[in-house]
Parts: sequence; C-alpha cells; structure tokens
Amino acid sequence: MKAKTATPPVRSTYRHGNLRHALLTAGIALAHQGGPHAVVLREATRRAGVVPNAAYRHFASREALLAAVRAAALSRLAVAMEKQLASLGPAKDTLKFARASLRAVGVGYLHFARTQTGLFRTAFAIRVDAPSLARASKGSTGLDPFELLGAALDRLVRAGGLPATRRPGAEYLAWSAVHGMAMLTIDGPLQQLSAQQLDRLGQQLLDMVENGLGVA
Amino acid sequence: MKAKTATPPVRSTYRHGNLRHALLTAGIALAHQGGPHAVVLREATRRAGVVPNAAYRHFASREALLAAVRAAALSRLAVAMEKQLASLGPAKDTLKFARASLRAVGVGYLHFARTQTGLFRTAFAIRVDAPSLARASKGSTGLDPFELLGAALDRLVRAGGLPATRRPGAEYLAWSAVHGMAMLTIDGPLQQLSAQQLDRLGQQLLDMVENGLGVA
DNA sequence: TGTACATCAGTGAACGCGCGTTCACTGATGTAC
DNA sequence: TGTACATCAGTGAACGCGCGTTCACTGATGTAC
Repeated sequence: MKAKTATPPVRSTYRHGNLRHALLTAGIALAHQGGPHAVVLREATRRAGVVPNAAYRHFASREALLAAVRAAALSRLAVAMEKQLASLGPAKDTLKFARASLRAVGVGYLHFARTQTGLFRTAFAIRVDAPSLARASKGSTGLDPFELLGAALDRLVRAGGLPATRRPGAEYLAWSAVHGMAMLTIDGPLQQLSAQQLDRLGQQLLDMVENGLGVA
Repeated sequence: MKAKTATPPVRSTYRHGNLRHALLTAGIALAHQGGPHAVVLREATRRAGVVPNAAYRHFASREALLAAVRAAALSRLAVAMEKQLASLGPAKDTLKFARASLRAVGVGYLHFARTQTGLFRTAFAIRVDAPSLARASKGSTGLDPFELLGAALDRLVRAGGLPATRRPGAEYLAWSAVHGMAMLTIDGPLQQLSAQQLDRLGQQLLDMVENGLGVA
C-alpha cells in the first residue's frame, strides 16, 4: 500500500527553487490518487525531495497545504466544466444554446467526478463554504463551479427557457441532483455501471432536472 | 478536543456480560458525533470499561466494528424513513397516497441527514455496495433505505401515478437528487440555511423530482 | 447435589507505526556600500 | 567591480501522540460425570 515516488529526490542546488509549487503539485498528485486523506505533509516533502519541516517555510500547517490543494481541485473542476461548455460550438438558436449550456455544466461535473475521483473528493472534503470557495478555485473564465452553474441558469432565463419566477433556488436543486449522482457514482451502487450506462443515466438525470425545473 | 466518557467504566463482574453489544453501542455513539472517523476501537473499549484488546473477542478488527456500526446507521436511516411513511395516515385516494409515500421517503432521508449527520456520514462512508447493504441494514419493515425508495416508486406505478416506461432507473434519479441535497446540507453551502428554509428547499426538490420523473 | 475440568472472555504489557510539529542550526543568495 | 553582511530557505535531530494489533496470561463460568 506504500506509494514509492518514481522520481528520486535529486537536487544539485541547496535552495529548491520553488518548493511551494512543488509541494502543492505533490499534494495535488496525492489527492488525485487517494482523496483528501492522502494529502500527507511528510509525503509531499518526500516527493519534493526535501526534509519534512521544510514545508513550514511555505505552509503554516498540513491543513493549510490541504486548503491549497482543495482550491486547486475546485479550479480544475471549473476548468472541466468550462471545457464542456466550450465544446458546444457557436450558438445559433439562443434558447437551444442556453439549454445545452446547462446540460454541459452538469456533464462536466459528472465527468470530473468519475475521472478525477480523488480530486473531486478533495474539493468537497468536509466543508465548502462560500468564502473559502471564493479564493483560488476559479476556472479560466474566472468563475468557480457554482458560479458557472448560476451563469448557465441566468442565461436560460434570459433566453426565455426558464420562467424567472422559478430561478430563485434553482441552482441548489440542479446542483443537488448532479452532486448526488456524482457521489453515488464514486461511492455508491452506481460504481459498477459502465461508462456508457453512466452517460445514459446522467442524461436521464439532466432530463429530469430540465423537466422538473420547468425548462421550456 | 479529547472526549471524556461521562459514565466511568465501573464493573463488578469479571465478565462484561454483553461486550459486543456495548462496543457496538459505543461505536454508534462515536459515529453519531464525529462520523466514521470517530469510530476508534480503543475509545469504544474505553467507553465499555474494558481493556483495548478485549474488543478482539468480538470483532476481528477495527474495520469489522466500523462495518457493524455502518449497518446500524443504515438501519436507523431506514427506520427514519419508515417513520415518515407511517405518519401519512390511512390511504383514501390511492394515487395521492402513493405520491405522498414517495415524498415521505425523501423527507425522511433529508431529515435524517440533517439531524443524524454523523450516522448519515457513516452510513455512506467510502462505499455502499448492494451485498454489504443487504446485511443488518433493514428497518423495522425489513426493507433497507434503497428498497424503501424502490417500493414507493413501485406503488406509484401501480397507482397509475408514474408511467411504467419511466420506472426503470427512476430510483437512481430520485436518490441522486435527495442524496445530493443531503450532502450539500451537511457539507456544502446549504449549511447556513435555517431548518425552515431547508424544509422549503427540500419540498422544492421533491417537486422537481416529481415533475421531472413525470409523476401525474 | 457435589466436584473436576475445559472453555474462553477479559487482562496486562508491550510493539511498531507514521504522523505533525518544534528547535536550534547552516550556508547559499542577493543587496548595500 | 569587489567585499561585508543580513536574510531566510532548507537541514538535522528529536518530541509526543494515539492508534491498531499481538502475545502469553488468569480466572469466572457452565458442563459432564
């Protein structure tokens, strides 16, 4: 069960150069394959080829390192969602495009949870509160995952696809559905489904959300 | 941060009597206030007033104790859902009753997650696969949480409230929505909402599920 | 009803573990003159 | 362009921690005769 680093910690210079970055990278790698629990300060320093307490020059505590990793994970989630949005191609029909945007956000979320399970777990470890989410967790468009969902819903309202009266709270409903399926996919009974089956079920879920929200 | 047991470990007899039960009870209490991580074998023995290794007469490992606690947590979840179902009163209109049943299942789930957070977390720690769920995780009606949901959906189909063609997979869609909201309530941005707001949002979620599933 | 004995639940002591964190240090770097 | 020096990134050694788990034991219990 003990993970050995492939790259031996070789270093010619006394100074590391960019230890903070190296620790963060190592932390992300640990989170990637093992979730938040695997983000172990000593292991991160080992991978960076540095003595354990060296980490304290850059992070106040293990918790601080984990927080940075979590922010990075959220940022990657945002990027994954943006990638799905970008794959939509240019908008011809505004309404269709708006609907497709909402679905793309959901698909990106589900896909990230499935393929980057460790990071997904880390992103939602213990608590996601607005302030901490606001930090370095943005994607390349400058929006965090939650804001991307909100923007998609707003676009849908503007395009006439969602009655404005149903807009308030809609992000929580849509997020719940998608987040729940993500969780059941990585921890629950949906684990044994194939990628294809999961894709189909994901589409059914998005159908349910659209219909349930009253999307035209 | 160190939790001291209120009841001192007093025991007159050499034999404990029912140590297995005492350990399980202690484990449940630990899970209740602290989630799966708080289920620490040594602490359970401390609370049972027994030496650490005594636990090994009854559980093969810490993991075995945790599994038993998890099953108990699932069972309590089932009971919570059954309680909501029982509160419906006698059925006059079959269709109305069937719809109310589905909602009751969801409300019970959400309420359990909110009020028994530690146990809810424990029930869904790491993996919930069908076989392990089948063990001692039933409620008083002999159904586990997932089966209760399935039964509610079946009843709805029989009552004509849900087209049979939409039945397959419906439990995963409904479960996703409710499970997601439960998670966001205990770990996510829904934490700061009041009980009243959460109740309202929960009802909105169930509306979405009904509409989205095509419930008549 | 009384005694001998096997069973096995709980004891006592001890392990090795890797973790996060603290301390006083050393020596490369970049800046001021 | 050359030297003196302050800075502070990384070192080396060591802690205490509580954990899960193993070992050989002891002594109460219940059963067989």
